[in-house]
Amino acid sequence: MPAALPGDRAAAIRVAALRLFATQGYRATTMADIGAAVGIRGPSIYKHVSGKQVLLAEIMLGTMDALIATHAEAAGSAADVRDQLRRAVEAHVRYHARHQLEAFVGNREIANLDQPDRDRVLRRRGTYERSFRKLIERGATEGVFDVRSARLASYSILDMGMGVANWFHDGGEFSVEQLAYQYGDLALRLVGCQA
Amino acid sequence: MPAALPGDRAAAIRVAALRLFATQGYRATTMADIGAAVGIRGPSIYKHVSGKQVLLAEIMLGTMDALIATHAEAAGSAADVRDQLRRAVEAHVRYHARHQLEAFVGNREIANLDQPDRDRVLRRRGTYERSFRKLIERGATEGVFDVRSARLASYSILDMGMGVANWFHDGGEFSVEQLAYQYGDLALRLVGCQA
DNA sequence: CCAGATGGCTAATGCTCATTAGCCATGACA
DNA sequence: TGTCATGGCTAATGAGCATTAGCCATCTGG
Repeated sequence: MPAALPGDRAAAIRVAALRLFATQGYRATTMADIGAAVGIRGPSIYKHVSGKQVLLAEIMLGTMDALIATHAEAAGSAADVRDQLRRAVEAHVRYHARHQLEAFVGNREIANLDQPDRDRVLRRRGTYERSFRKLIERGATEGVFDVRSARLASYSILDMGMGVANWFHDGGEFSVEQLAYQYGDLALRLVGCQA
Repeated sequence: MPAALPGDRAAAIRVAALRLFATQGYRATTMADIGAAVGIRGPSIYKHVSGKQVLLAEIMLGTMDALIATHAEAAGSAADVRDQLRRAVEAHVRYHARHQLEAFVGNREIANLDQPDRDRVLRRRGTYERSFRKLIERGATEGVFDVRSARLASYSILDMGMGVANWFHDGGEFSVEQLAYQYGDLALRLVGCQA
């Protein structure tokens, strides 16, 4: 077999693992399954990746880092708190529509992630949620939003957006951008912001 | 050992299985784990229950039936579409706060449910979502709601409520009833209904 | 042309488990 | 009191599976 691009196989393995973890679940996916998806046998995977658990850890940590990064960028790209919330929601929805599998696995397999990575992921998740809540609290303080509980509002907005990962598919009724925009609207309604 | 109440052990097994499936996942839970939780050995479970898979199937089918039943009752208890939606959302949230474990397992373990039960659960889920969507569409037709997409609104409302199962715990900031009421408000905001 | 690295492979190894078989004590009831 | 059902138990059974060991072909760089 030729060498091909270095890292090529390793990347293919990661992609296959993601797809299989998402469709079958982490524990139901065998190393042989992942190997078959890239045309090799199970044990050969160890020439590229150190084990099944690190495949999961990479997915879950990477997902949280990506979410936090896009949030920071989105919220930093506007001054008005309404725009900040809208852009943050759009980024959240875009991520869940474009990276459905990562989001799916990230939400479902926490119990299968060994420590200390599990706590790492949970901490990042908390950080992410709080950053939305702060935004909502600031909007409320400024009198732009009207919420009874910023925490409930932030949970609601996050959960709505995460749900997108469960049903979205390309070629459906809405494009990713249309979806992001509409969820931005819904979020602003939720926080009582008269558009 | 005395006979105790008939069905007592069987019920305890179901409860333990639910808790363990929720906290560890279906595949990570062994029959020995379930047995230990009720004070017997793994193989003894088979004197009461026919296998691990039926424990899962009962949870998942029962959850969907309960949701559909409470929805029908809630939506049938009012004439005005605003009240119908509010009550349906309240019932949805109440269920997810009071039956967190069922909801958690129901959402996470679909891939581990064997056919034909998996399709049965998915069909009921579709039925449940459509009943919310119809409500929203009717409200929109009557001019009471103002939504760009009834489907997005129904997904959003359902996902918000399902999220409650992930974080709610008794003795927290809100009681189940307070939560149900507030989510009712949020849902009405989402569908553009001026309270 | 050779030496080593790379990345396959098959064959262990050493678990973990659901489920079944077969045994036994107890309690109910004739 | 004897018989039978109930519901425990331990010991298989049989499968699945992550990971490791050890082998070999091919490519690369000298």
